[in-house]
Amino acid sequence: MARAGLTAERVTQAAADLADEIGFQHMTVSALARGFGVKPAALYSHVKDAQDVKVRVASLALTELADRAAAALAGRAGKDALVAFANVYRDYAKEHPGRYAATQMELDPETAAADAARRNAELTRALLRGYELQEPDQTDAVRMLGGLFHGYVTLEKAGGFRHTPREVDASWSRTLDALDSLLRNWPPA
Amino acid sequence: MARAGLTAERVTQAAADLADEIGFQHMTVSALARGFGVKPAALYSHVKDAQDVKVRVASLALTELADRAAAALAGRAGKDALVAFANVYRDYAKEHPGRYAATQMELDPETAAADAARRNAELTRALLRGYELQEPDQTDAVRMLGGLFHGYVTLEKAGGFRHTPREVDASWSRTLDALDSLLRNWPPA
DNA sequence: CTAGTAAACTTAAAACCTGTAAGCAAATAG
DNA sequence: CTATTTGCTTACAGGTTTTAAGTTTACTAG
Repeated sequence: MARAGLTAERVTQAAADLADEIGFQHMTVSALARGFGVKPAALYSHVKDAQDVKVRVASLALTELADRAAAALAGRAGKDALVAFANVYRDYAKEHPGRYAATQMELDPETAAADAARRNAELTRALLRGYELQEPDQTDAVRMLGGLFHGYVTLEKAGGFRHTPREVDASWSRTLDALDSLLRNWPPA
Repeated sequence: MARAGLTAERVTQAAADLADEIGFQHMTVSALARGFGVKPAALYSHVKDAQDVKVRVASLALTELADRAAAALAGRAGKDALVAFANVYRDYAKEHPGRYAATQMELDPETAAADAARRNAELTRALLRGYELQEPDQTDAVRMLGGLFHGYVTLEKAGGFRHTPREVDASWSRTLDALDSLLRNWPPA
């Protein structure tokens, strides 16, 4: 029988794609093996276990997100940057629901995945250069933005906004208006 | 053999407690059965399947959250109400991580669980009575608050803020200051 | 070119979880 | 006190995870 040519990278890619298709929760080692036309045990030479696959997908997703965010931020500042940055997260979550779900995993701080998460936080901090925030306000704002983007996108995806007729896109746009306004008028301690 | 006295309610309670102990993901029908000193099959007379148990836990959690939020809102207005309300969600997530994780499930809109989710949104709207927001700004603000609370709490719990020395409590407090300021100065369309 | 070895994959198997169906025992009703 | 419903067990079919051992494929070196 011809070999499938498995590597940790190809398994991770396939896992990410499969998660986008059928949901991160339903992405199993067995399903992955089926996709490669291979027995489940074959994957364990390339990947430690099921948890390892999930962490790798999380790392991949966080890296892709940081890459897109960095590109969006290039040459932009102020509200323009804020909107572009925020839309990267929202669009990514819609385009890659499985990958995005992976980013919600608890990652222990030693891993490459945690590094990728840190890179995203750094980019949020870079975004704030367009606003005149000093420490510790800057850190507070980074956390607020991170939480807001993540939470809004998650609730929207989970259908939490479906019960009100108002267009979700309009609310999103106005939320970004409000955020811009807030960052330009951050209350003093 | 003496009977265990199972009911859907007791199973749901046990499931919620078990989820808080070992994590929502690891809460299985088998583990529940062990807790009751009963064979797994016994549970299927009281509960449709594993998914059903999870949805029931989500519903329970959302109801408990709404109850606490309603109590926190009673007799308070403005920033006082905002802080109390926000802390309900943050404290609940810390106290009941498994239950809180359950609230992140995708709920189809027909169920009792979705009703409980709606009740939470209504309470957020009630909170905004202390600020002078007209529609559609009110709906936009409800969505923003829901997303922010949920996202902040989720990221904090997932360890997303651990890499910066700044106290998470301090950032939370300042985030609420900022939100109060924003709601009092909501930008015009 | 061929023998040896390392890597890739399969087979086999244990342990666990989900869910259905059939059977037995305990509570309840007439 | 019998009859029936209800609650739980047994039995089982099917699926996933993971380890260990065996086989085949591909590479490496003499």
